[in-house]
Amino acid sequence: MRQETLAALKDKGFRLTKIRKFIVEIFYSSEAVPISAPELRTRLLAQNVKANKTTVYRELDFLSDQGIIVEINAGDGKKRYELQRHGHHHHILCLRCSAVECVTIENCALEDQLNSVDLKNFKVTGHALNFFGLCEGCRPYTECR
Amino acid sequence: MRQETLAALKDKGFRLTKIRKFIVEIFYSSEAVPISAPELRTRLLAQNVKANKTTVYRELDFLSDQGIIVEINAGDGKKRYELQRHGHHHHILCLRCSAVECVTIENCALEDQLNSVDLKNFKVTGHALNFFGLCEGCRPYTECR
DNA sequence: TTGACAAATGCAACCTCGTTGCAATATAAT
DNA sequence: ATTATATTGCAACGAGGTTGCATTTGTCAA
Repeated sequence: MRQETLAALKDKGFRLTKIRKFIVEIFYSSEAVPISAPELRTRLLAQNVKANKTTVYRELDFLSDQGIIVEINAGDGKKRYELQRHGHHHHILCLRCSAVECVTIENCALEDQLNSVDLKNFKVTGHALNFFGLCEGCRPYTECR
Repeated sequence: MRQETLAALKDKGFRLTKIRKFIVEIFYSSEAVPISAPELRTRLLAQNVKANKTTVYRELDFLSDQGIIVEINAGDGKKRYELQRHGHHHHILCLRCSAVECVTIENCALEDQLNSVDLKNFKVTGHALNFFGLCEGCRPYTECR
């Protein structure tokens, strides 16, 4: 999969730079866990890949434009991204450690009911359903930090 | 209502300062429209009340601690607040002008189904359902700005 | 009415996340 | 190897938000 993605980019005339290849690899190896720009930078550094923050933000924009990743909103203020190929799902945010994971709700009735309806004179074009709670590691704690 | 709220604060030993009284008044007169810290500051200025941004943030924290307002998440990165007495509802965000309003969904099945269930080993304590779209004024436009 | 004490405020400095313009570098086709 | 331009790094900036500390200001009791 990664290879096809990279090959497709090359076909379109874009370059397969070291940073770009690492970033694509990171997204493919982080299936159910969306990644923020700062996190991505940290992950690159962990692999000894130094990338300026500007570059990271631009690469996220680029991969979004190319339809490879999509921006998701997990309910805290931070933008996160995940591979575009995910099916419809939602996200859950740990209120203590800010970990985010993808979750799928069986029989999520919402989708059919709510798209493209009128609410308060708004033309509704989409929605997001986010869950909040405590992840496995943070369950013992009551307080957020 | 505003008067009871203020009296209750005074009873607890807190002071009824000019800024605090104006802020409480603003929240009471902005029923269905959540307010962000910068917006609140602007509204104060519009009434010739100068408040340092630190003060505004601290007052929002204070009123949250006192259970008078609650922080809501409208799906963009910004924290907004609204009076706590609102019943259960959701929020809709205009993708063009960032206006936010409260909306109530009839027969919102979500609540009963989803609170306090286990998802991905998370202890789920809450959720947020946000809608995105174009408000009345922005309907004519397709592009976000 | 006036102190006095603590609550509230302002200020400056700082942080994170994110963006922009421009110069320097590196990919990839020739 | 050369070249065009895609990509990167750097510096500077901006919004939103936080912190420590000194100053001001409600409030209450004398």
